[in-house]
Amino acid sequence: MSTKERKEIEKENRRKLILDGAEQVMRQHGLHGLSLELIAQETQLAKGTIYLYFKSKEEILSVLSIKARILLYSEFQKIEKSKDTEIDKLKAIINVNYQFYKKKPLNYDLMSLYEVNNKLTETEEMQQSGDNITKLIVGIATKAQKNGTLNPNINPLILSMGLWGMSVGMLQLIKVRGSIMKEKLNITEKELVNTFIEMLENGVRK
Amino acid sequence: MSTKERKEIEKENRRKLILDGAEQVMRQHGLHGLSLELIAQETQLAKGTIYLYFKSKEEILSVLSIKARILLYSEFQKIEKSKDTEIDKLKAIINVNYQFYKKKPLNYDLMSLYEVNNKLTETEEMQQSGDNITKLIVGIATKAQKNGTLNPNINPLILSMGLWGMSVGMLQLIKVRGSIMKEKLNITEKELVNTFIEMLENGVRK
Amino acid sequence: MSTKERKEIEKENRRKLILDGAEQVMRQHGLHGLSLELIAQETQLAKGTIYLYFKSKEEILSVLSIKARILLYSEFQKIEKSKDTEIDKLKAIINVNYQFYKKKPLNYDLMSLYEVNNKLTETEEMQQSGDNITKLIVGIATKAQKNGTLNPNINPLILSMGLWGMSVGMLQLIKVRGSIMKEKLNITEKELVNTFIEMLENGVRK
Amino acid sequence: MSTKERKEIEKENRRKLILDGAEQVMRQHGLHGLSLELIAQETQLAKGTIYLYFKSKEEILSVLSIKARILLYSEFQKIEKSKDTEIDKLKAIINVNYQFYKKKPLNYDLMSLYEVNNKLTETEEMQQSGDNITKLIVGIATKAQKNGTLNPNINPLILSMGLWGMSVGMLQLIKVRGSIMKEKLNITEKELVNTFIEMLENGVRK
DNA sequence: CATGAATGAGTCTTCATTCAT
DNA sequence: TATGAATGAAGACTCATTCAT
Repeated sequence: MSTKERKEIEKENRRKLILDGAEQVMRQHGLHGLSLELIAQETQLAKGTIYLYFKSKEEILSVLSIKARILLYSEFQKIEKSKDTEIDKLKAIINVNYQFYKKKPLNYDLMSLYEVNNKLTETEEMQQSGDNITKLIVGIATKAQKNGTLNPNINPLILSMGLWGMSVGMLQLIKVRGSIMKEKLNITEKELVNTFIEMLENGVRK
Repeated sequence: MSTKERKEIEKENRRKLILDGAEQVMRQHGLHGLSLELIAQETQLAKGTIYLYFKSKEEILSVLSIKARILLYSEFQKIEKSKDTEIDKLKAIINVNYQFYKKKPLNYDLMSLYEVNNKLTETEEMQQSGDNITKLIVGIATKAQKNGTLNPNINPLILSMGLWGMSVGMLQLIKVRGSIMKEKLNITEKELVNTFIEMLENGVRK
Repeated sequence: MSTKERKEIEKENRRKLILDGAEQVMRQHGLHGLSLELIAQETQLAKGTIYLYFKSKEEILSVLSIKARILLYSEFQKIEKSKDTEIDKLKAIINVNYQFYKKKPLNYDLMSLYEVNNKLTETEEMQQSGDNITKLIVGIATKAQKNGTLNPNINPLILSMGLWGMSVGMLQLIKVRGSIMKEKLNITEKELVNTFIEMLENGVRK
Repeated sequence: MSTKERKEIEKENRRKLILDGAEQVMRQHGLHGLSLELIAQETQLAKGTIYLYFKSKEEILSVLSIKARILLYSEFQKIEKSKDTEIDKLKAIINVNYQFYKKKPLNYDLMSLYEVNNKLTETEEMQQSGDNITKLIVGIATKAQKNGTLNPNINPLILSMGLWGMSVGMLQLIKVRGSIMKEKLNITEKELVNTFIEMLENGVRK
């Protein structure tokens, strides 16, 4: 029994090793530069060994993208549990999303990848991880409407989806135009994020 | 001189032929299904010939993504020239962006592709095409502030970038979650877009 | 000594277990679908363990093909011991061969496999198992000649080999063209076998 | 036009080069030892080049097996056109089959391969090439019955299939046991073939 | 004895790019 | 200019066999 458990842990460690290797490769070669050859090199494992832990390259990507979502979700949960007002929580979501992108750009890209790449068949688990985030935001919005702090005319579901979509768009913008904005337009990312949050606040408050 | 011009035109025609072929291939085989083999088939040209007009597959993609931006830009110009109020123009931008995505999904994807794919080195021209859109929105926003219809505290530059980013995010959301929203959550795309526009209006109006 | 014997038996049991597992795998995945991975799964043994009992995958196949021969041989022995006339025994051989193929297609294929696959080096034992069958038929033929029921001009050795070869060919035909013969040509397997036996009878009788 | 034709010929030559290379590889490494790597080496072509002429390894095998059949078929046609009696023609078929096997063992194996290997999807063309041989034999048999030289009770279709099957079986026997027969049993292949033909003759003659 | 994780050579196939004609 | 045959590196994946525990 104990042996079995140890084996299980060992296996999980190997999986983590491979996943970490894959992330490292992506950090160096970009999302599309991921290859089993490189993962093998990075992890010092044989190519065949990797297939003992993941049945395909696709599975590796899939797991990484779920991991990324879960990571972000856990950040959002911290917000939910905080003592802020609901409106502030909604604002925080945008901010946390931004922070996540700044600190873990690869994870952020992985989340997007799976949304864009239609080859990645969406598993139940992946759906789940996406839905959880939606539910969390809807919960906050609903409370805010009960509080009377949020415009009651806005469907909380739509709000949460809109919020999420806006957030994604903003980050894509920063990602692509971030450096130019700073250099040519003299706009800092922070300014952009804050204005964005402010706009949203005005837009949704009662 | 005249001969030179004719040659130039001839060359431009060939380039267009190839670009059209590439788009056609993508329409049938998806963005990632694009290959020189297929472009050659579609255009009835030899593979080698294509390399006389474009130095790589990457260049073709790059040009197509610029074209897509320019196309969208021209749609935005129509808005600018209309007789609507400035606020309505800003709202129209979101709408037009949505319409563009619905009518020309390939063009829309091409725009995103270059933003996501880090292999596509961004040319000066591509920058330009992005900047034009920004300038156009900034122009509208500035007028609106002079009109007194737009909140004067918002930097027009930031507003325009935010507007753009939000728009992109919303569409990405619709693209990825559109069918689920309809089926499971009973939210139509139209509803989402309208709520979105409304939120924005509340958020930016004076 | 007794311990040694027990060990020997134990070892033989394991070998049988593995062989049975391999056959089972082949029944499910086809001859070429056999892999050590699957044998291990089927037998609940570790892959390494299998190598304690067989030095290679090839050996497993080789033994299985011998087993198949021996099985068929035992069927032939039943004929030999029956009270039929010698001519009827010869005819029965063809029939039994056919029955064997119908009832144990895998065994039949295994016999062929080793004949076609030149990677399988033929062991002394495999030779032996083939020779036994020949000897048996020769015995019957010789008796028949003494009886005066078989054409004395035919070398019994050649007859037996010819008989065997014909039988094999006929079955290969049925295997490959069986369904087509039924559907397109309206010939049943039974008809073919019977005509075949009849032809042979006419051909060899005195 | 002339250019097009030359191209066509050139292409056919390349295909032939590859097919010949594949046969050569098989001669050295066995049927199952065929790999694109080796074909490339043998033909001095790049691996990719081979795919310009055949869409898969399977296609190469398929074409080779058809070629083998056609080759044998053309031998049979020579018999048909000869001035022998019909019975002699039937006997000749067995002999020619034997000669074919002796002179072109690889071709012979290729014919069998496609019959055994269920991965090779049987194309219309492959069926055809098999059917032609059947038809040819049936034609001879039917004539022989009209002549009154062949037993009228035997269905010509069954006869031809039986003849073919027997022939195959005999050759398989020679292939596997040929050398042993010579060494241990003192039976030459020729003797076996002749006895076989004789047996058949007695069996089918009126 | 038994295990099963690890190996890595080997498989087929694709495709952007080049270059002789 | 135009061609398209040829290239060959790169890709994902398989599997018989070994060996440390």
